[in-house]
Amino acid sequence: MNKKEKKPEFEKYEYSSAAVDLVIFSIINGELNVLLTKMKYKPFEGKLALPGGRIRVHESVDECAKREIKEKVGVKDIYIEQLYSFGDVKRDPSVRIISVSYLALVDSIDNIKLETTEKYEKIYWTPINKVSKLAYDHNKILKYALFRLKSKLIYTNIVCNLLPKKFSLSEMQKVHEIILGRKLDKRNFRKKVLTLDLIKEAGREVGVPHRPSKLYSFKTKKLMIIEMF
Amino acid sequence: MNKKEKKPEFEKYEYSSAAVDLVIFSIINGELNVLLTKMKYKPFEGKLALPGGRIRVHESVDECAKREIKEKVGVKDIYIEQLYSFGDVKRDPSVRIISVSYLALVDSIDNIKLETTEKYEKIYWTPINKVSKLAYDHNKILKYALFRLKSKLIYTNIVCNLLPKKFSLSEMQKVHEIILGRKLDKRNFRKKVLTLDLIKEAGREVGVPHRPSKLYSFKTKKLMIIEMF
DNA sequence: ATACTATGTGTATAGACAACACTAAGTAAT
DNA sequence: ATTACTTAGTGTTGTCTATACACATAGTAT
Repeated sequence: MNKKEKKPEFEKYEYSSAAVDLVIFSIINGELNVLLTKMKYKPFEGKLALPGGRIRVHESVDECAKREIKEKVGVKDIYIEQLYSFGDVKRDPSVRIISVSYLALVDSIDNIKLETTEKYEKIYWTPINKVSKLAYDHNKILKYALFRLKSKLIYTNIVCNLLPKKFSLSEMQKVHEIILGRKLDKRNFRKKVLTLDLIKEAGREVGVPHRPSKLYSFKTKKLMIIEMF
Repeated sequence: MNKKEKKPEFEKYEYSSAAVDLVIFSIINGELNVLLTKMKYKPFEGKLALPGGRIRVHESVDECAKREIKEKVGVKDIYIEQLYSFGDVKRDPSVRIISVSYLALVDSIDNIKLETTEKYEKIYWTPINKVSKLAYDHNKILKYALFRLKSKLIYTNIVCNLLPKKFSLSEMQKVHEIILGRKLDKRNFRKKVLTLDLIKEAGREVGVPHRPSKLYSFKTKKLMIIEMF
């Protein structure tokens, strides 16, 4: 089965290639953070960018995204979701490359050691509202990722990927407030969350200098479509 | 500025290429139809598939989708929206290629003449529920497109792209019912649509053997996020 | 014992959604 | 002109959901 013979138009034009870019979020010190890299090479030498890399011929797009995450943050089994493909001709000034972007969520940065690679000089967490001009079209990608995260926070249980195994309702509410950027009513929040029947009790907080909160855990971390806030 | 010099990892692996696949819907004779092509070449010779083609190096992904639509149905300025990128390694058995899928909507097939191209033997509209096994992973793509269309029907004004310039509320309701696959209550439908303030009156129907309906048109065809049904 | 701090709880109001059946306005046939 | 036929067009009620809002509780620290 010869390609040229079967699909004669294939050699008429020059075609484009694809890469994956990752928007990895985590809540750190009460702020939403995104993982950024400092680039080593031109045309964006010294600039900040989302981590990413080209899709190899033997791996699926999803596998590529997972491999990149493994390489950068050393963990697997974190939440990951494809966002959108950005394909402007000049988005990378040096080569024609289409970016398939992914959203990933990390619940805690405790077990994570950031790895630089040959391509990147440094890699670090940056609070969302301190992100300035990024390389390529990465501001656009980040903006879209944030939009998606906000949306899904409202109509799914995606927040479970940003919380530790056991958490209080106050913690959960705080994550919502950080991402949505607005205060929520405590009583209404609790009422809603409890009627959704997604979480179960998991003991009590200890050693805090105030009334200890009940702890909860998610019954499942599988993504569910549910009206939230 | 030499690529090899700046991005040394580029030549270590073999990389993948990208194409666009189109899910073009239209309502024909009270049914939702999708545009399918019969393929000329192996490995899917004679099989039905979604129309599509590889992304050229000088065009953006969106431009590629628009070009493909222009080539196949001869119209531009129709609704088009990127869906998802499908990137399994073996989705095309003959080459490694990532598919960026698009949803497109055609309001009327009157001004459309379908064009075959070198790659396709035939191209025709097929009612959604008569679609059987397609080439590649195109059943998956079609299923996702249908899901997206149903979702957006509920929370946006996307239906305006499936209706003629002037339409009655009954016609509009029928389009909703066809796509959602269930009956809607006439009074509730009208109440909701009219309170949304998206449409304006545009005369009356003439020459029908029953009470003529009021006609309406959309104030704007720009996509708006709005709770519908 | 008192101060401090975050937890935890109920009610009332307004708006949205769902269920439901009959009259109105035109054409066609007699 | 009357009648039959066909689709258009119209309101009300009950239920559920979202929102707004304030005070008592259970711990630790002094």
